Amino acid sequence: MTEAATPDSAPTADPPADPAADPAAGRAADPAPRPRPHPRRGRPPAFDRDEALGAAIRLFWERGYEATSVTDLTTAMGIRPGSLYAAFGDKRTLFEEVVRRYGHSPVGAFVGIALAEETGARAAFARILREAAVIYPDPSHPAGCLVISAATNVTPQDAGVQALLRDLRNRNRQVFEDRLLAARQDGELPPGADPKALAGYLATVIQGMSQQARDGATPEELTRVAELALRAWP
Amino acid sequence: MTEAATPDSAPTADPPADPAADPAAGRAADPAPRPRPHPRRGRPPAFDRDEALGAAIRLFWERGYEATSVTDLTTAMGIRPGSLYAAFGDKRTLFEEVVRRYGHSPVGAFVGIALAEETGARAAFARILREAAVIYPDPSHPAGCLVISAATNVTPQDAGVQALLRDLRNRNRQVFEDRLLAARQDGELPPGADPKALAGYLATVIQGMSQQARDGATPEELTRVAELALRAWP
DNA sequence: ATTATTCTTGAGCGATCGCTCAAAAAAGAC
DNA sequence: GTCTTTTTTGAGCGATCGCTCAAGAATAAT
Repeated sequence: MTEAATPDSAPTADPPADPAADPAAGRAADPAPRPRPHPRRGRPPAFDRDEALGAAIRLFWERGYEATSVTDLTTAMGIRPGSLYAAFGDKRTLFEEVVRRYGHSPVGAFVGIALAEETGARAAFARILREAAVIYPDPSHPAGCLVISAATNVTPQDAGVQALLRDLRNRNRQVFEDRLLAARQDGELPPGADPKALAGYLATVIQGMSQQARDGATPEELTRVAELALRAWP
Repeated sequence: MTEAATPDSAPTADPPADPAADPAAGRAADPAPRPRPHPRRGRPPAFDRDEALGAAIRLFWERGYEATSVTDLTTAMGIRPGSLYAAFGDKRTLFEEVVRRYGHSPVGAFVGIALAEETGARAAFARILREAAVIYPDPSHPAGCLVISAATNVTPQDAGVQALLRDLRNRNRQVFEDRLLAARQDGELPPGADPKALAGYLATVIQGMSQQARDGATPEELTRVAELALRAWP
């Protein structure tokens, strides 16, 4: 779903893959289009780059990668194709930036934040499930998680986009497992607990909740799902 | 995922929507293209309709509705566009027939079969989760459930296809709820149990398992997920 | 003013999309 | 054989796909 706050990985889905994941880093970006302070040459851009990127996020989030055309994007962003390609590169590169920024947004970061702020593993995952139940169906943005649902149906030529999100999801599951392994070593989980299986179970529930939210489930319904899911905790 | 055997609905995903859902019915099909016994006129078809439909199922199952082009279909089916349109109508109609037949296939029907064969609700859902853990990642067919994942990313013009599968999923969730409500009335579930919440939870886990299977989870991993999920049973 | 630099604009590229159709081919009916 | 019916075939329709590019417009530097 989201992105991790402190380390740079989130559970089940998010964009901590690259540097620039945490804002604390000192070395200023050289890959990212750095926002120069004042001195600009030439004609100034006629659109707000962040606003345009936000419009792209919403579109990709709602429809997915291939179902969103460049015409859809330029219309929603209020710019012409030339401006889009000059500012963001091609469609694939724009999508990668969308995924990266989604991971830094509240919806894309809540998992990592919970893992960073909660000391207990049980408290962290309980918070994650309960927050997902409210965040995923929130009508202020498209339902569910972009990392989970934006590249499910793709042609072979866009298999790379599918792999990008799949790797993010699997990396997040690994973050779950690492956290649960540490919890078992700390004695929070019983010695017989299976961190790998529990991580898979939690990732399964979260991904299922994203799907349910997209199918119209309400925060109340998903909250009851979250409470039921937590009963399986060892 | 699948289709229901006895009534005509399955949990979380399947095609029991139309008549022809259960094989027990006596009235022979009038909407379905009936296979006439012997006497045929004109040039005989040069391809096996069932085999061609099977190829279409695999393609839609693997890539989804929009990511599968008519050219992909005709290539895999070994026929030319004209034959496809003559035999199956347009792409949308072909997809509807694919969904219908998927629901009658083993992978698309195991949920309904378990619900029909198991007398106890707990036994039925335990069997469903355990079978899903083995069936979803089975390499003899595309991973996961077609009804869950074949129409996630669609353009607005194909919203109808998305709605078709969403309705199927939600109808299956309702079948779960009905079954659990009956179980509570029979005393199998405690009076305090919440059939609606439990149905949502089970649908969530199943849909999550389909996604996990698509992301590469093994039968062993998914079986452990299923066992963990069953610990939440009231 | 003139020049240099950056961005916007609108036309349009080749490729693919779902789909159609006249003509040819293969069967039974006569 | 000839006629009728059904299917196959291959060309190709209009629309959309992601993307490019020369020309013009708007700014800072000189």
